[in-house]
Amino acid sequence: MNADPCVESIINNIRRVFQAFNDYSKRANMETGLTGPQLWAIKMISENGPLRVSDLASLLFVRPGTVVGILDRLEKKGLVSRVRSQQDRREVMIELSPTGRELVSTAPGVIQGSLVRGLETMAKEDLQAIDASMTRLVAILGVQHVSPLLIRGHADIVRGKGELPEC
Amino acid sequence: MNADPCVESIINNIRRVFQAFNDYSKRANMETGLTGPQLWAIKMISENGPLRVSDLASLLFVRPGTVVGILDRLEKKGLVSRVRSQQDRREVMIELSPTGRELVSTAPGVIQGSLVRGLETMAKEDLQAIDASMTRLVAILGVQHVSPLLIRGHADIVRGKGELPEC
DNA sequence: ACAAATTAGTTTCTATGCAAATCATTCATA
DNA sequence: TATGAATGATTTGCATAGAAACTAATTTGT
Repeated sequence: MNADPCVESIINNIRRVFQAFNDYSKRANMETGLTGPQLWAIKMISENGPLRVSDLASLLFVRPGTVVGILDRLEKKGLVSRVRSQQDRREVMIELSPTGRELVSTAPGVIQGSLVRGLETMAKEDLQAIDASMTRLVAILGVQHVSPLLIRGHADIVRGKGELPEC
Repeated sequence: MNADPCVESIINNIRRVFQAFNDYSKRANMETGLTGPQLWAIKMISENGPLRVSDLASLLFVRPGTVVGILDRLEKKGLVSRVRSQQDRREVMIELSPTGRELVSTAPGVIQGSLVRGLETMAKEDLQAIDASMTRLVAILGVQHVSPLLIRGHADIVRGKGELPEC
């Protein structure tokens, strides 16, 4: 049915990566009581200062509606806080609470997660090969329509890094 | 925070592939009224004859509990049927209904999905490079504990293809 | 043969994730 | 300026996805 066994293999591998990603999200990082998306969100908020909900969604490559749920749970845990913007009362600025900042400063390795630790054991050229292939894959899949790359954010956001840098 | 920009880039790309996968699942294939996992399940059942629930879970790289939900929805649509095995009454054999077989035979391209069609436009060596990188990634992520690769299935199952073939 | 362990499928609970609809606010334009 | 369009966050409904608990059936150990 599939002429090319490579295609079949790639799709199976994508599903496996899915699975592994979920595993990391559940098992490994449940040590902190936080899921993968929750940890990733905290990391992004920590690095990119106060953020609007939609900007955080862009950074996480998900829709705003998805972020709302994640933020609800993080807020219930007391790790982030929502503040209505004064300039534009439609916007909601997200920032880490003192507890959240403490979590980041005391356990940065946990925030990274074992996925990052696993990747960091690899040789530089292997990482580049993988990244190149993933980038190709993303290009084929045509994901460019998502993630407007956060051009105008809040004042504190330091942009210009770009999302597909020199790697 | 992340020493290696490659690691950051790879993880972002993984999230993007996630997103693209979901997009294909929703948009492109909603033409048939079936989601990506549902289409993939039908394809696997179609190719691997009557299957046990846990065997199908292995092929899809998900847990049995997840497959139950997918099967519930496919059964409600009248595309598959569940039959209790006579030999071992714990097992439930899954097979395509006549309607399901008709769907596969009349619209094989739809079953493939636009993801496969996109990949098939690529050059052979590019596919191999991507597949190699994905395989490396899977190895790092250590997904081997999942998917026992369906060693013993039902009588009709033609095994020996393996899951990571000659590609 | 009978109790204990194992296996297979299901159920329940929680967490993403998306689309579409909704609500409030701001912007644009006539 | 007032009305309509656009924007930002949220809500609702549905579909994965995993963990843990549960049920039924089979296998194993004694």
